[in-house]
Amino acid sequence: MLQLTKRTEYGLIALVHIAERGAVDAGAFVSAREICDRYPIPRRLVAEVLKALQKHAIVESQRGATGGYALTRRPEQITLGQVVSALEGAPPLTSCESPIVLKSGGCEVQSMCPIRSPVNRVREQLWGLLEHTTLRSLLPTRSAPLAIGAANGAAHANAAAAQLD
Amino acid sequence: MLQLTKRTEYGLIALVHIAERGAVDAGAFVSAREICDRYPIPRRLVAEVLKALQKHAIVESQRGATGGYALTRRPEQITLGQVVSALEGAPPLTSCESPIVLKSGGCEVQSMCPIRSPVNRVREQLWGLLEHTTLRSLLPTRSAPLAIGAANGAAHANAAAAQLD
DNA sequence: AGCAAATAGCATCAAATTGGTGCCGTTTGC
DNA sequence: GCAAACGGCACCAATTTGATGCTATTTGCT
Repeated sequence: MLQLTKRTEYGLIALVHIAERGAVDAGAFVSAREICDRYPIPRRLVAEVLKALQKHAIVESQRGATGGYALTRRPEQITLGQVVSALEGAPPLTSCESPIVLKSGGCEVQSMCPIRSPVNRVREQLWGLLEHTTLRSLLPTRSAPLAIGAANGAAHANAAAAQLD
Repeated sequence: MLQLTKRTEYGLIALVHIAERGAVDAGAFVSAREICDRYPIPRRLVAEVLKALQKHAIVESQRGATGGYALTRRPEQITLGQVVSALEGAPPLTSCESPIVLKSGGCEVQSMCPIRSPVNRVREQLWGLLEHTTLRSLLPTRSAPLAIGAANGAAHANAAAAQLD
């Protein structure tokens, strides 16, 4: 289904929460417990998601009693694409590009597949939209407008957003 | 996963094929057999997909010996959104909007969910991209450029494409 | 009339993905 | 040294998805 997984949802909730806490308490580490205390999310899941985000250098973690998670960079430098990629893997959108198919000799339809390259362009468009939508634009307050205009237009929108800091 | 299903892929392959055949042979009905003879797609699947497309009035079918399928309207009037919607159902992207959750009282996180409305905007952006990408732009020859610029810009791109015929 | 081709509708099944959970080890502040 | 919190691993249940079989009905052609 063309749908974000719960993992991604939870990840976004966590990231937004961490970003908000970080805005007031710079340098503070937010614990997974704090997040799942505030939102009805299984603690185990939050931990799993945050672990994945940490491995992809989107958040950094601090162990120990006062430990927790913090963003490795500013919200405007974290894109939805990075988050989705970390939590769901690269988005092959069409199975032509999926690792499984590729390692088994590639898509058999490939040579004559009439939709391969066009759908790939669609995939890149969709992906571009995610890549150019930043975590900052998901924050409730002082939120930047969404990267409207997708792939092409987003280049400017994003560049502009990046210059905000 | 943020990925089109095989059903959708098969559907697009079939639609592109039918569109191409229709371009030369106006009014001809393309059989499912012809499609799965040309592409390594299980015949049963093609039939199932085409049946779904027929129920959503994207293709019309003709039974009997020389029967088959034909587009109900021109390629530039068939959008990726319509195809995906017919084959995968409406795209809730976030579970907040899924029918299951809604009928069971709605998303519990809803009232305090920090990502609900922003992610919904993203969902609409993604969906808008699909809605404004036509089957014509997937055709290999005389292909119109993809609806670049998504939601906002696509309004013009699509209007322009519609005027092609 | 009868045969062959093709869609329509049904149900079923196996595999993959996903959401969710438990347990235990390690680190760190108090 | 104790409690809090992350890190890692394996596991399970539910849903979705890909795929298949069988039969009935329609229609063109001989």
